[in-house]
Amino acid sequence: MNQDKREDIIYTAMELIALQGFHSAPMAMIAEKAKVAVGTIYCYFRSKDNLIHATYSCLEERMTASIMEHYSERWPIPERYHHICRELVNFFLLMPMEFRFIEQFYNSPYGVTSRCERINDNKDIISRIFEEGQQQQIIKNLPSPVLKALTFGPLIDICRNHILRYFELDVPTITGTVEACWDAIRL
Amino acid sequence: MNQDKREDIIYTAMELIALQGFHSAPMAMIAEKAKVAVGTIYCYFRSKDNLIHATYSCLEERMTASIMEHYSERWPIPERYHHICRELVNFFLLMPMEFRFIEQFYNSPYGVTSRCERINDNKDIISRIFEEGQQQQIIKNLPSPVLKALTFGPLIDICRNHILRYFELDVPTITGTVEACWDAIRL
Amino acid sequence: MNQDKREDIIYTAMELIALQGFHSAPMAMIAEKAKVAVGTIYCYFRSKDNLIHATYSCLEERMTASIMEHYSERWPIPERYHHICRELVNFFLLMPMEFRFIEQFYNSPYGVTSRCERINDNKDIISRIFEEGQQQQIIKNLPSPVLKALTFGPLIDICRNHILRYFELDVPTITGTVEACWDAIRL
Amino acid sequence: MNQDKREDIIYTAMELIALQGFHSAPMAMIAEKAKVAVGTIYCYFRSKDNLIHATYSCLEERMTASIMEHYSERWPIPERYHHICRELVNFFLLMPMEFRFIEQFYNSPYGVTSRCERINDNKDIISRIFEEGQQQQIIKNLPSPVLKALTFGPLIDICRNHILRYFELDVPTITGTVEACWDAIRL
DNA sequence: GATGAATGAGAATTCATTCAT
DNA sequence: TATGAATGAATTCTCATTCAT
Repeated sequence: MNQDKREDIIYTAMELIALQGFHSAPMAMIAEKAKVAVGTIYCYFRSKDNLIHATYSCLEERMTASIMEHYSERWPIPERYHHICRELVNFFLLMPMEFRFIEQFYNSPYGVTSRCERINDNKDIISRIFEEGQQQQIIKNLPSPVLKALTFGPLIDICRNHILRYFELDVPTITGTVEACWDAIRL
Repeated sequence: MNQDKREDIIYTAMELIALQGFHSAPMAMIAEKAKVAVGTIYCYFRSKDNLIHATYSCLEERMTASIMEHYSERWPIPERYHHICRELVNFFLLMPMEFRFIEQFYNSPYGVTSRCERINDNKDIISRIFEEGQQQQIIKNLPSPVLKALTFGPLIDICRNHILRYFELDVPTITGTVEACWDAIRL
Repeated sequence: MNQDKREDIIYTAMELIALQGFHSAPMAMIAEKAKVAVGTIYCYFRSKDNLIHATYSCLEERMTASIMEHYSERWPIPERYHHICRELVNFFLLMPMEFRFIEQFYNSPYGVTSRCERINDNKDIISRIFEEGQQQQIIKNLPSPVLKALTFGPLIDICRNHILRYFELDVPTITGTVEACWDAIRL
Repeated sequence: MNQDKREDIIYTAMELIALQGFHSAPMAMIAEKAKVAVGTIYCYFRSKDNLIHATYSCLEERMTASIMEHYSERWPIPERYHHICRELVNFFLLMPMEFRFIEQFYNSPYGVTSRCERINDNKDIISRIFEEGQQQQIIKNLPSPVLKALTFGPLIDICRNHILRYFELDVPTITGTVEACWDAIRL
């Protein structure tokens, strides 16, 4: 098993799906762009579904790693919140293909489970921020999924608008948006 | 041409696509569920694309009508904002299929244009609320698309969570979320 | 039964088939262009096949009538031959749609029988010319179908070239071609 | 890619179309007769159109090769002309399916371009015969397309009559017809 | 007679997956 | 392991014909 080849396939699949959508990214095209034979993909992945899920897992890891870099749990709540928000937006703006893949993934039968898990996971970093913030009476006493909605809803929206060229983002606007998200959740 | 039959087809298409997605809602299945022949659909709609766009237009109209009922431009800004937000959530919670169709539509090649138009349209009611609010120095001086993101991002998120059964909404939570959205955009 | 309506339908069918071919001239389109309902066509013609055959018969009659006008069996053979040839070309050049319909008709399953009958019919005027010419030892002793081929083969070819704009015909060229056809069959 | 399989498909398509026409030769039937899966045809040809054009090209090549075998430009004009004519008729009588395919092809939207090119091509062998013959004052001073019509018009007509069993050809009749064609074009 | 909405069999094409090499 | 030709079910769309009004 050649790890590089596996990653080539994943990267190609991600890019193709990001740009064309699942049903316009046939296995034959992924194979061609990844410079392997169709059959080879099936050596590494059981099925197209499996390839897609593997692609998502891979992205999720990289996204988390990127956001958590330089992050410290010892910082005060607002600083931690702002850091996560800014890094999330930065990651997506630097990785537009990854963003578009994740969007497609979540809004498809494939992503239903993953999305649900993410929303209800209350051991992730953002959930811990909310919990501590509520204990310190800095953050509103709303359920974690709602606080996530108030945070990621707008952030993902503005990333999408920028990436799909609906609207041009600049740094002050990003800062303003993150600030507004904080206003939404803080007491 | 029978308007009822046309609406039957639209309704069936909407429901089927809402539940299964575009590519798992073949014309043959739509026809069967709507109790017409495949060819009949093509008497009313040029193509599957056309049917999908017509379905979206139909929903959009009904959604706007529903939200604008009992609305008055003479109310103060915060009241108008809260009304729109609450009615939007109400509409979606009462019409989960409609919600899921619109989600699929926007997150697909079909909806790109409609979505872009909606985001940059600054003559719609919500844009007027933002504009007046900014003149009255009640609302933050952020671009309209960002204010829309801060409003609809979280609202649509919690509706999705509820409808896809990721998370159970109740009235106080909805009220709290709308309040939080207002906190996000107000000065 | 309205004869005018019947002819409207035939004329529209002829024109549409001439320009688009049989399989791009659906009954619905013929009906629309002829300003009648689809069902109405079926009041006058049993089926599409029947309509097509009726259209051909109608054209054949008109073509024969046009060619035989001012024709006299008392003229000498060469004059009769030249007259028929010139009038045939004239008819087709004045009636390009009719020409194109007949071409399509003959080169399709519809026309097989009609074509065969025409070729083996030895009671038509041209066959009589050949027969008399052979008796007078002016015309080669070849079978009638071959003499027909030597006459109509080139004439129809040049009409087709002109009508499909492959090549521009002028009067001297037509005269030259008819003369050459006569050279082909004369002794 | 298997050349034999490609040729099997072409041959089957040619035969089926020759006998039934384009619209009665569905891909599924071609596949079945060629003993391959429908999808396999699409491994070798982009579309039905593409298959049809490929079939025509293949036939054209074989026809030219067959006619040009044993041909020499050093022969005198009449001998060259007679050779081409006789070989053309021989080819078609030996290859009736090929003849019927070409007929269908030319008399259809597919063949319009090919036909026009063939008629106006003046670098092919027959055009060179005409040109030299005119210089030597053996052949009438008519445009090349007309001389082609006077030659191929009758020859194709008699082949068609024979192949479609309208009329039975024999060797003296063929010879007589070729002779008559020469009489048509010679001075 | 006239209408035209409704029908559904049939056509071209796509694409995930398999399997012999 | 890697290959890529072959597969065929599934999909969209067309169109001659019918039949209730």
